[in-house]
Amino acid sequence: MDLLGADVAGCCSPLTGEVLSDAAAEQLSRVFKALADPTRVKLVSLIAAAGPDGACVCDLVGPVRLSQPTVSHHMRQLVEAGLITREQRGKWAYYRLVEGAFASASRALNPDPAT
Amino acid sequence: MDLLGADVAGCCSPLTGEVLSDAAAEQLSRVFKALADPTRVKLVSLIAAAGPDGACVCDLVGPVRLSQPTVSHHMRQLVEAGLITREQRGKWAYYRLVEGAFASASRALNPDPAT
DNA sequence: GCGTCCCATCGACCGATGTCAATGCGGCGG
DNA sequence: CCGCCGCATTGACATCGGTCGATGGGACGC
Repeated sequence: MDLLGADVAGCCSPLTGEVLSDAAAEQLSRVFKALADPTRVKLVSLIAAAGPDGACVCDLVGPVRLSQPTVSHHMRQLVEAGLITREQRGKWAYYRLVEGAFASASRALNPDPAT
Repeated sequence: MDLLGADVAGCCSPLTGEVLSDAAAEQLSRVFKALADPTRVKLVSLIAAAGPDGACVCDLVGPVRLSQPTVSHHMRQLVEAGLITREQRGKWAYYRLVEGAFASASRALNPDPAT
């Protein structure tokens, strides 16, 4: 679906600097909402650690100590937020990070790291 | 209370790089949860735009189009997440951003912007 | 074709959360 | 001292969100 991916990548409205429009605020909150659960944060961390080949659900269920449907539910949230991508390969589903999305979110929080 | 402020500031575990501990994941998710609501995102933006002198609740109720108790509730969330500070001056309450908290969260999302 | 494996979806449960009206409370002006 | 003003707290309500067991459905091996 990737409802947000493109917009997030193109999102240049930093949290600080000037007042956000309602739409921009909603957009940003969607990304943060996807990261507002410790399980999803850990899932993202696990996927990042899995390297460029991605990680399958079977690699994630163990570490987070939750049922497979629950993990699948969280993955869906992350995909819909545009933070990760899903690729079906054979009977496995591989998930990878969308680097640009994290970079955009990072910039929204701190547009000028040099300061 | 500032339950998180210090920890967030000292938090150096990036989301990417290596697998987060359960505690680190929970810590990070707390910050993101505070920003997981469009109203709070806009409130942060408004406070940032108010400059170093801070903003009082009366300046925020109008723009977000919500009741005063609701705004007060959201401010509490943000303060407890360590993202803003509250200072009572006379009969007004002034809120200011905690720059370090945003910088830390930003770094957690994208530890190496140069790449 | 049949059984197995990996994963998504569904339905249900229940605690967490956003919202408001009503109220409380300290500071300040008259 | 009394009343207004700015803000927090409370109580109630509806909705959202995380979790699970059960089920479905495609891919692979035999």
